Amino acid sequence: MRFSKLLIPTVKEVPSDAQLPSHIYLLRGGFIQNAGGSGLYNFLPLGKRVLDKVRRVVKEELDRVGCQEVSLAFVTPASLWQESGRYEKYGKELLRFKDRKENEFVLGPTHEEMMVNLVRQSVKSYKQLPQHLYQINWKFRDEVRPRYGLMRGREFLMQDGYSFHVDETDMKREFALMEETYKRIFRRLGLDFRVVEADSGAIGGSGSKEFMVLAESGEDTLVVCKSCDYGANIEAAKRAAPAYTPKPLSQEGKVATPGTTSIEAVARFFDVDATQTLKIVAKEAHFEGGKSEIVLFALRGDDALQEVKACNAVGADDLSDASEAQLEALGLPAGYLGPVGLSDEVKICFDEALRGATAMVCGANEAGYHIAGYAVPEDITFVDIAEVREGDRCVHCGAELTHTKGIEVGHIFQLGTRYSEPLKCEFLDENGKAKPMVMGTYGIGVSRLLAAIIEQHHDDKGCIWTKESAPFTLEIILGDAKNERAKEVAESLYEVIGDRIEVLYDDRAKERFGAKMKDFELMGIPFALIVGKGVNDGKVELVERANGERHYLEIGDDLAETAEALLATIADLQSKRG
RNA sequence: CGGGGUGUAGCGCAGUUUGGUAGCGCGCAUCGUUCGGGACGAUGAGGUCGCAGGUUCGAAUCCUGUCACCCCGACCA
Repeated sequence: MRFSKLLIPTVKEVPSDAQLPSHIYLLRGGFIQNAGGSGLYNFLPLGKRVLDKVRRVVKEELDRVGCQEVSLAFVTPASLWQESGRYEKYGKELLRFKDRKENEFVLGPTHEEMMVNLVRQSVKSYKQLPQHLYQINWKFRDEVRPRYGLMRGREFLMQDGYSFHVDETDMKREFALMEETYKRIFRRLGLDFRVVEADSGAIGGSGSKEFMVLAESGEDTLVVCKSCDYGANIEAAKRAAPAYTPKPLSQEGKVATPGTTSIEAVARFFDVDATQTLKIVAKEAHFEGGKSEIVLFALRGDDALQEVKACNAVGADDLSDASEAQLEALGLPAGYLGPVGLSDEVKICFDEALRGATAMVCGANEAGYHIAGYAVPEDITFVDIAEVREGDRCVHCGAELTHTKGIEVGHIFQLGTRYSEPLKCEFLDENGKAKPMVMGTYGIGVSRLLAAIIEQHHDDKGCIWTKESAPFTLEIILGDAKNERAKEVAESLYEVIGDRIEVLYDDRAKERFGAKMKDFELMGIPFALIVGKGVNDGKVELVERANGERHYLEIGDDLAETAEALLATIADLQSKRG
């Protein structure tokens, strides 16, 4: 395509509110444009091309393993969401509205309900299973805080797939297949990523895995093992039981400890390590239906509460800090909370790390007092609610765990019958017995991938698109439009290879060489062919965007031959770089 | 929702303290000179100063309200 005919509004300056390289370069390179509202973007011709490239990779890999593309209604009747119980639960992110007849609708943020509805109407027999249907469509989530351009928009392109099975075993087979398929997709896009264990969140279900593109700017914290391939979102990370070696206490029983309301102060007072203390984190847990209660979480003194884990442990939707007044109402003195002498009304959860701990120091539930020599009871239930720290040990191999940042670009879930049961999505088995289908669900943030690719592939000059994501493979740069010979060569080469590979021909007469090079670097097209001064010596120059390397090609008498040599060189370099 | 910040030309900003003709850079248009790393000169187009109300002879500037956007914390592809 000719640059002179395309709308590619590259700019030197960007709004100062753009922070991340991906946001800055997507705006500057003329890929996207803010649509006038927070988290809403228009895709300009160049951005749309990249989006389509990425989308195609996703579609090809899914189709290859037998998934079927469909397109569901974007506007979803609220009644479906009421049936699944998510209408109440999903909260304000769900955009709700009414039509002219006062019927209620939602703008689909995800489509479990709609897809289940589709399948329950048309699939009745085990003979029709399994089925895997997906779509690549725009989603709207009224995010609390959209940010970072395409990274977290309110409107975003998502691939969402749903599989339906006769039993758990078959669903798990599909789950494993999708894990492999997603890996292929992200590999093809040239991403450095990690598959990690994850929390299932609002979607529900049991096992889930996230695909994380490793990047400093990532919004998620990952726990990864330095030795084996274990990785998990910090919200779901496990660790081996930390070592516990208490030292003898100089005092036992109830001890007056005025002014020691922090773990640090308590440890100093008793001259023990923080590991030998027990701390209580008090939270107000909010449950479905608006109920809430105060819950105490008992952790080892050196650990921190992981709120997502804690939520799951008590089955709450959300946790907030408990106020001192709320604690007092239950007779609990802030700063001296402990696991002893609690009334039956107060719920308490013990973290795994406390299992078998003895000779601990904990609050006495009396202001100004601690208990020394507390032994954690053995007949209680322990739950995993502590945040895994760097330096903790891997549950699989015992090696050291470390933290890293990641961008979530994919998430796969083993749903089970979370939706098929309430929505009565059933089939008849061999015995004519009705059973709920067992489901899996799989999602990729397609528009977010553009941002993730740039986060991993850019330099101080602009984008560096990977082979399969690039809007064009080659840009032909006509150095000086007044140079007749150069123009002739550029035009001819463009004509010859224009339908063999994707070429952007920068034929602009009003821009000079420097500006064209800057635009090339900003747009991040993998190769540029400079047709300029060199033609006088019978040469053109092929530049690689990623490393700046230049390769000189002779212009033969037959430009068709030159074109072939050019294509061969590009193919060669592409295979060399992977 | 809590805390912080910003709204002035398509983009980036100054002007607001101390009320008095709305400015600069980029970009855009025309002409000329340039032409291998974001050229130069000349001329020109483009703004109800986020919105509403108030104070005043007079408001971008002061007051009140309101909206939007951005950044830091609780959610998600």
